[in-house]
Amino acid sequence: MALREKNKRVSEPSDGQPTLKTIAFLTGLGVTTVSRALKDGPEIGLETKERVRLIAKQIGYRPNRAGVRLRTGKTNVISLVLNTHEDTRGLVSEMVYGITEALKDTPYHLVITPYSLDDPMEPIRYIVETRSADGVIISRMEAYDRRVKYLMEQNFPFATHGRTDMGLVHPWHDYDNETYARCAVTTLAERGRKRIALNGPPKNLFYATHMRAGFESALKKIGFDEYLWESRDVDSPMEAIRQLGFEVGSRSDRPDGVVCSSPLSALGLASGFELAGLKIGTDIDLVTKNTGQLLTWYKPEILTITEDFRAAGRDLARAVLARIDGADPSTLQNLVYEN
Amino acid sequence: MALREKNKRVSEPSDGQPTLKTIAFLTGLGVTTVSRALKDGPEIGLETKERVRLIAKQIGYRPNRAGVRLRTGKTNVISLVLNTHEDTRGLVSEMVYGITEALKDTPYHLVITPYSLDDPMEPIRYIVETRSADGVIISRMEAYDRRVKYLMEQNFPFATHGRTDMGLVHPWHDYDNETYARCAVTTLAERGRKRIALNGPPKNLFYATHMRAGFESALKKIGFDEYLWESRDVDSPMEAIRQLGFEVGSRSDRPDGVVCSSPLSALGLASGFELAGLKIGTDIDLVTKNTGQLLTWYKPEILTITEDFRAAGRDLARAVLARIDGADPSTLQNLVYEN
DNA sequence: CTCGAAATCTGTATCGTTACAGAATTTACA
DNA sequence: TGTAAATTCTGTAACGATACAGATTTCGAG
Repeated sequence: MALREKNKRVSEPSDGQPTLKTIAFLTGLGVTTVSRALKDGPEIGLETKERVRLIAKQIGYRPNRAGVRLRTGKTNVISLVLNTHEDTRGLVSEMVYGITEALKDTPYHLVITPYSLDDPMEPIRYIVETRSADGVIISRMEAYDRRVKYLMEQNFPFATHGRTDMGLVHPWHDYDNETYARCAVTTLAERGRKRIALNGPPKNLFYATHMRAGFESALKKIGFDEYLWESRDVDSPMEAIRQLGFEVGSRSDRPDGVVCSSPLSALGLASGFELAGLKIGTDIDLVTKNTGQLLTWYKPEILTITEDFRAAGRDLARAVLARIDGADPSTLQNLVYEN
Repeated sequence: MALREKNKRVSEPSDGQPTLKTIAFLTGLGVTTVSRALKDGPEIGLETKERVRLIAKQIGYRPNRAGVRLRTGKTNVISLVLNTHEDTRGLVSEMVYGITEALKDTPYHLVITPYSLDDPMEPIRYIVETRSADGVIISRMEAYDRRVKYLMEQNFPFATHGRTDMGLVHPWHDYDNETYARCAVTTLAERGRKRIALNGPPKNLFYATHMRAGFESALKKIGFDEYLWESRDVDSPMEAIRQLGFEVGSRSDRPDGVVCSSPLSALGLASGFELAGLKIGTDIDLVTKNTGQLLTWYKPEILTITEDFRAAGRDLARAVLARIDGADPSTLQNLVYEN
């Protein structure tokens, strides 16, 4: 009772969103006390804490993000850094949804930060320099990736979709492309295919190496030692991939089985093969990663192995959050292969 | 010169990101003056402005978002409110990319705010109450949409992907589904199809009405007055749509032409029709909207009309920004149909 | 009954920015 | 030359939160 009299500085708050001041006024406590009570600080009495929490809930108090951010530097933002040129056909949506799922029931917001392939470092530098996020998620990893080097140097929390070859320990999530390629080859071999080719990812991306390794090891194991390595990659325009399919399909020494690295390239190749008069599933088999059920429904002749981008998003977001909370990065590395 | 001596309050700034204080120290001006100079205020001398701008550029000054936000309430954030359950297969990515394109070279960031279909109002209320964005973009519009009512009442800047039937003037961008359906019917009729059916969007979404209107008017115009209206909508699971295709395709009075409202539903139906022994392009024709070139490559038998989601994103973002700047909402309504 | 430690609370300063009111200087004109 | 007006700059306070250093009360030990 006496407290309320004493507390002269906390005046009647104006309307609008309630602040700490509002609660301080209603409880007769100091603003500092309220702040600490809400974050369960050790110096606050139990009874007081409960009173503050009750009122806070009643009036629907939500901490002002700008206030927190200005004072503490904590943004409560996770940034997903995306290349807006790549034609991902839904992979990105699924990943975004996965991230938002992991961010649900946390104070974190998801910000999309775009970049052009011309300068992948630009958005990273911007985020780190202006501290506009507490952590970032990046993709399209290269064997030697400048972004990773920079983020490590700056000690800025991040997680990568895919790995690098730099020997640096940081959080990542990766699809096991080596196992994928091995299984794909095995599947084709079991169907009697003898001349198996690989349509690899862009060579600058490190997972191209994994996929090739899996491809080669599987070929060796089953006794095939000849194969085609096609230089056209997944990111080429559809027309180019189709053209490739037509050319390769027209050769006398054409492959009778192809391991693809994306649904789109599989589609393009299939289209080209058909143009060359081949029948998918009879003259030639294709295996590809599938992100939805699109291919399954549409062209069951193309064999598919599932890659779950929503789960990847969830995992990446969880990893960044854990890293922000100081978790050991070596525990935040996840290589997945669902089948 | 005398100024630099007089200005005692502005002390040597610490390292880290430069602030107004840094510039004030370097120029010998007051913090207020620097602030106003940078925003080209009327009370600042030309020479001073140029000096401030030069230094600001040299040291790479960037306004602290939290500071601005706390003081002015301006967040420099646009929120895209998304339902994470819908299976959009890339539509969302394209739209996101479009938005980021429009936001490039502005101080705005894009935040993704998810919601579940259980409670579409929840994220809207959150954003408005906490002022966590300067404007929002929403989609999946219904004829009577509570979100629009609320946002209008709160006078909160927003733009909608799709229209409502509430007679309220606000910014929107919509694909002309009426024209689409009309053209689709015409195309089918020109190919000699007589029994034309519509596989409509979910009935609760207002554009289902537009599509049906276009469908009916085109049928009347060309003298057909019988048609099928299938109740299964685009958002049904693929399996259900496929099943529908199988059932409908097996009837003796089956349609010989179908207007679809999404590439996915077209795919499902086509699969079902084929299951029923029909040959697409011969026994039956399908027309659908296409968001990429996926269908074009893959199943040229399905006729497609393009809907550009990236352009929609660009347009919506531009509309919100204009609305934030006080533009007349009646000038920010855009009905598009590219063909 | 006194003293110090523990428990619990408080005010002040600060983060970076801008609104506001006012101060200093220059210019214009009688 | 004197004075009002325009021009150009200034400091202070505030947005909402938290770190920090202190203030007050309670309580046990001597």
